[in-house]
Amino acid sequence: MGQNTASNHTRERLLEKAEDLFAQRGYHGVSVREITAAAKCNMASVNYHFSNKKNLYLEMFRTRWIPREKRMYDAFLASLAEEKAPSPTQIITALARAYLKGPLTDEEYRRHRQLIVREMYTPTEAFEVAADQTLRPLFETLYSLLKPFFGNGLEGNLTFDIMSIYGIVLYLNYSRPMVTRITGKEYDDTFKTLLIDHMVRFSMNGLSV
Amino acid sequence: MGQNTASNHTRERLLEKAEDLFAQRGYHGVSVREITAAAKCNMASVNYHFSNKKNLYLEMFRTRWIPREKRMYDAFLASLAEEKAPSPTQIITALARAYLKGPLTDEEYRRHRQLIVREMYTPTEAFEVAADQTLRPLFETLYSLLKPFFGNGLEGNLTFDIMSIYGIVLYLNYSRPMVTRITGKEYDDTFKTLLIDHMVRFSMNGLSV
DNA sequence: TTGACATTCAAACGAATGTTTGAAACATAT
DNA sequence: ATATGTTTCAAACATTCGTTTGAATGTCAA
Repeated sequence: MGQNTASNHTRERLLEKAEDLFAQRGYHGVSVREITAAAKCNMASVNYHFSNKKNLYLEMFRTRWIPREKRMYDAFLASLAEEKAPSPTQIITALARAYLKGPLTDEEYRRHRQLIVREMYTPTEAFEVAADQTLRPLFETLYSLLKPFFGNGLEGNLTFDIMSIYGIVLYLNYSRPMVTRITGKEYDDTFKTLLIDHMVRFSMNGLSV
Repeated sequence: MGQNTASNHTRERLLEKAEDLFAQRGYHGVSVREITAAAKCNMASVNYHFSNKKNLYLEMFRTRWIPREKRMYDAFLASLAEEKAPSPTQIITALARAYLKGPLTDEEYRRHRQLIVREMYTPTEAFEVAADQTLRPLFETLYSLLKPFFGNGLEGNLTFDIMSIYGIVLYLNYSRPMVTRITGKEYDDTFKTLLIDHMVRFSMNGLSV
């Protein structure tokens, strides 16, 4: 019933194109006609496979965004497991590697962050799922990892520090149009590498250790 | 022709409500009917005063967002003029005061940052105006102010530093839903003050001076 | 091949969108 | 008071939206 063995290609194409378009222009900025046109299938396919547009969006978040975020989280843990007692520098570096230079393509990273930032600004049901299943666990892991390096009475700062670090990661995204317009330079690979190095340094120096 | 002496109240109410709604849910997320209902006027008023919806959005950006950003920029310059040779700490503090504790209400700050972040993610004509008239001048001012404190060969970092600092200011906004969901705490005044202090410290430590 | 089910499709549906219309209400100067 | 120009309004406009329909096509076991 629904997705059988073969030829659920349409369903997958819909999820793929929906993610791309939703990330670029948001839920209200994209029509079902656009999505189905991009997926080269009939308009009714959305309602057949996902019953409605809203559920297509949620299903995309559940089956694509969440697993991808978990992959990065696992990559972060794996990278960290190589050290017995990781220092704050090693922790931040592992985080930056996993979330900026991890197993995804640049295009996937861009989509991934655009989707969650949109959710942060206008939260829907998807944000609750994302926060509970991926964001909170990551924050709690970082908190317990970094807490030993904080003196008493500084734990309060740690929450802000972690959130700001995550904020800088997200910031890599919306810096793109600003970079080209403010500095006049192009947002190329060299620029991106510099930006990542900067992020690690900026985060490390910002910690209240 | 258009706005005469008295009773352009409708026009102002439209701009006011349009800004509020556009900031909350974005251009496509708000209908003309909603805006005119909030402004307690007829639907045709939008087309009478602004010819169409898109132009209402642009006019709101031109007549409300840009002047407000310029007010903050002027407050920053005025606060800085009190010092003869401001240190990096004084520069960042002046920036934080002007852009976080300046002449606007909390509600105005929220709207203001939401609008520009939306533009950064899905730029329209409004972003070009904002970047050219306000963002770039601010960046250039910060750059020339901070440059003397940077050693040779570090000027490249300075661009990233400034952009990250501005990013943290913007981050105050989308941290709100995350704060309440990740930490469980409320986003009250105490929390906001802590967040601002953190931002100054975080930015200062992050500079490559 | 037949029959039962899954999937795709063109077409149409009702509701919502931005916009236009033309008359009514208001303002102001002569 | 009248005339002129401005602003508001209810109603309708054309278009687009998400969704539904019912027939056509594809799939595959019996």
